[in-house]
Amino acid sequence: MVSRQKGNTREAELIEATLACIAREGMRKVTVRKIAEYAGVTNGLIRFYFSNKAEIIRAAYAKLLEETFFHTSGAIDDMDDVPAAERLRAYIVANMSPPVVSRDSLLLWANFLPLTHDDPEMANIRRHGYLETTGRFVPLIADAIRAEGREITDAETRRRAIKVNALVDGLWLEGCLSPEDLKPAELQKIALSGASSLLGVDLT
Amino acid sequence: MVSRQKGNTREAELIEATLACIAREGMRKVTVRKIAEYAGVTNGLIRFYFSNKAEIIRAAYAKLLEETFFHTSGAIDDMDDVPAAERLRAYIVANMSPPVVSRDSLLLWANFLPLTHDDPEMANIRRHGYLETTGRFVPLIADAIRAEGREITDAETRRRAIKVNALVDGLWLEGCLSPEDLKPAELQKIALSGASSLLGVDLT
DNA sequence: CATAAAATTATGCATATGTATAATTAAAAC
DNA sequence: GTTTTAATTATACATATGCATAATTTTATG
Repeated sequence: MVSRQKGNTREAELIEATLACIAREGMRKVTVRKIAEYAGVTNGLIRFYFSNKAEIIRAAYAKLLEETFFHTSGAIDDMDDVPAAERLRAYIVANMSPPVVSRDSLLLWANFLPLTHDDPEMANIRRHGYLETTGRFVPLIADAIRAEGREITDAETRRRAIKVNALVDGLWLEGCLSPEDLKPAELQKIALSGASSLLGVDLT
Repeated sequence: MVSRQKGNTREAELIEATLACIAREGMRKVTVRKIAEYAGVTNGLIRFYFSNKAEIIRAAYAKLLEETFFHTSGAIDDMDDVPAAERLRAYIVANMSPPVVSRDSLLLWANFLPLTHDDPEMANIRRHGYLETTGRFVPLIADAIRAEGREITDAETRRRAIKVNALVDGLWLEGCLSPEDLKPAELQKIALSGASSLLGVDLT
């Protein structure tokens, strides 16, 4: 028998194992037995920490979004004193760096997405995570433009944010899918130069 | 018993049923019995047209990519005499219109993606489809810029194409995920205005 | 050290699933 | 109109799977 651990650690290990299993095998091949195998544990244990399979999948999804939030928003947490353009720049770079940009990241995203369309709880986890991530662009962009003394309406800010967000999402896709063609360094350059064009603000 | 049909029609029906089943239920809930049910047929029949489940899934994926190609590249097929900027504009608009932009489209894409990472044949289908779709931006952009008398290197053209492609992909994501917030008409305006900024060519 | 509580394994069960094959029905050929 | 052939259904089977529960082992408590 595997050595015992206090509840919290083992639970986190099972969630990690779930993410690894989904990324490597795909959601359709994920079984409670396989998750247990990834964690080096027997299958019955999962029922001790989670009341059913759906619940551990949900917990893994929430964990994934938290990780992403940690790596993106975390990059500008202590930058209140820094010029707005530099904060925006750092946020974009964080979005274009591992582990946000990685094969696993995209595979996990794709595997979870369909679940958010028939499980209302999964839909809530997604909504919450997306508001935290995507919503950050609006104030960053407004600040960066106004810091240059230019005026911009809320409606126009929203449209610019949609564009920059789309550029970053699209580059994220390409970067995850073709890591040989688009390494992080080039990805970051392209994102910053593209966002500069879209906003009329020099971020390079 | 359902009335008989010649091989080709029934086969196409089964493929359509597979796509509908994947979009509505998700890959993990797709079974040969459910596909048969969607097609109004009994399960044994699938084995008559496809040697196993993986094969009908592959056929459905190929069909999906063909449809997308038909709706995007098809929009500029007869535009050889038209100015380059207008061709690029039409191509972008096609990429920002239903059925390319739709919930089903994104759900199908997400459900298939993981399969392209462990089934080599699925990987080939994807590679083939992506070359046809994404690769079209490069010549369109080069033509549009040179039509204005401006010079541009191949390397720079590639970087611009990556940006425009990313913008379009990202807007596609947002448009599919939040059809209430971003209706096709606005999506097209944003895409054209964004691409104009990225290329320095007026497409609006 | 004995005992209770928590963590982990082992086992069982009902159902779902991919696949194989036999039986049946409808269309085609002659 | 009978026979052949193709299309479709029906049935069967071995295995995988989610879930439940009993048995066992480890840690904590007194």
